[in-house]
Amino acid sequence: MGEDQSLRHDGLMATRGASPIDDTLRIIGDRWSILIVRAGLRGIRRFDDLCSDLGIARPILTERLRRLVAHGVMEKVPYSEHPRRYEYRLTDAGIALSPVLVALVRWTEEYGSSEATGAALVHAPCGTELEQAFWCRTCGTTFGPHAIRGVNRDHEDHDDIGAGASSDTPT
Amino acid sequence: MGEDQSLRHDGLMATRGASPIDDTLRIIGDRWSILIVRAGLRGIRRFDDLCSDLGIARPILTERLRRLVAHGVMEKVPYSEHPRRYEYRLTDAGIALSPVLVALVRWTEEYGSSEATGAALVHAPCGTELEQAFWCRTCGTTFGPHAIRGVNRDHEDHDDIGAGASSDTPT
DNA sequence: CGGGGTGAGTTCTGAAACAGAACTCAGAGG
DNA sequence: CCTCTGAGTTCTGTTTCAGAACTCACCCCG
Repeated sequence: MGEDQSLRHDGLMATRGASPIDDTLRIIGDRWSILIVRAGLRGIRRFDDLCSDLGIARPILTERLRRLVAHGVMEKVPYSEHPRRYEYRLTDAGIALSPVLVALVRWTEEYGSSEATGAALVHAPCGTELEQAFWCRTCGTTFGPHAIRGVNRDHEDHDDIGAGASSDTPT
Repeated sequence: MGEDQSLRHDGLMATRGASPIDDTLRIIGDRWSILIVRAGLRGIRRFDDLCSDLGIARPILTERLRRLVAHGVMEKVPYSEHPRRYEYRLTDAGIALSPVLVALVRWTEEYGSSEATGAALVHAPCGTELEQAFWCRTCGTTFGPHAIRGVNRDHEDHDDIGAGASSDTPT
């Protein structure tokens, strides 16, 4: 079998290998980076605060921050001149990772070992705990994971994910 | 500063440390687990297929699958009796990870280094590429990450995430 | 009935990532 | 001068990762 006769539109979810998110996982696909982003979303910006809040070892934090900065997820800005001190804050790209985080938190709430947690993140205007949903702009509806299908034009491999029970407006 | 005077309701997004999703990240917080789940969503279920599709080393795949099974994300079911063969398929908990994946894919599309990719996953009924949104059941609206606020009753530390530009019905 | 193929692993390597404690270095601040 | 704070580096080990080769059971083929 040809190994790569079908790499034309790589990047598709349905392509063969790890393609599309593999690079992304190289950036944030370790146990710490996402937690650092989460801390950033919570307003923690200084090295030592991150360090003690997360319980991460300092050399690793250094390295992770460097990587996140290099990939445009965070930026290093000085907050004091005379004792030259820097803090790390999320860029727009970093903030845009919040769906990942929210998805993770919500999964943890539902399937995590310990019965986790009350509210995590809320809708700013009204304070309600938020839900996460998929949205179809054509239909104008939200729906759950069972209504998702992967597309794969390489092999005839696309198949439905769930049992077909598509629940609208996620509970 | 007291180190742990405020651990009462841990599990909150806003608590101090890594609490709520830390356990979850211990399960799927490496570079492979999520890709394995993605492969599962695409219908790949056999050891060797996973192995060659992902380009993962076999011992690691063994270990990852064991862990995912142990935590109820996948299950190992025999598909052949006489040459006793097993395949791995996602449980409901595993399927429920798709929001994480979708979030990751969409982030990659927008901020990933290589201009990645057309459609990734589609709304099964109509075939439209899906979007992801936060949903407020009180307001009945969807919104983007800028309208999220973290809550933290420990310190007065809650703060808004974005510049305040809350965009409804995500573009 | 013996060879080859397949599927699902294990057993070696050696390289990289991780964790933790201790150390540097510069600038306050008393 | 001594000490403290913030932001790191350097030094140890321990775990995890990656890759190639190897096992083991069973089936199919001639």
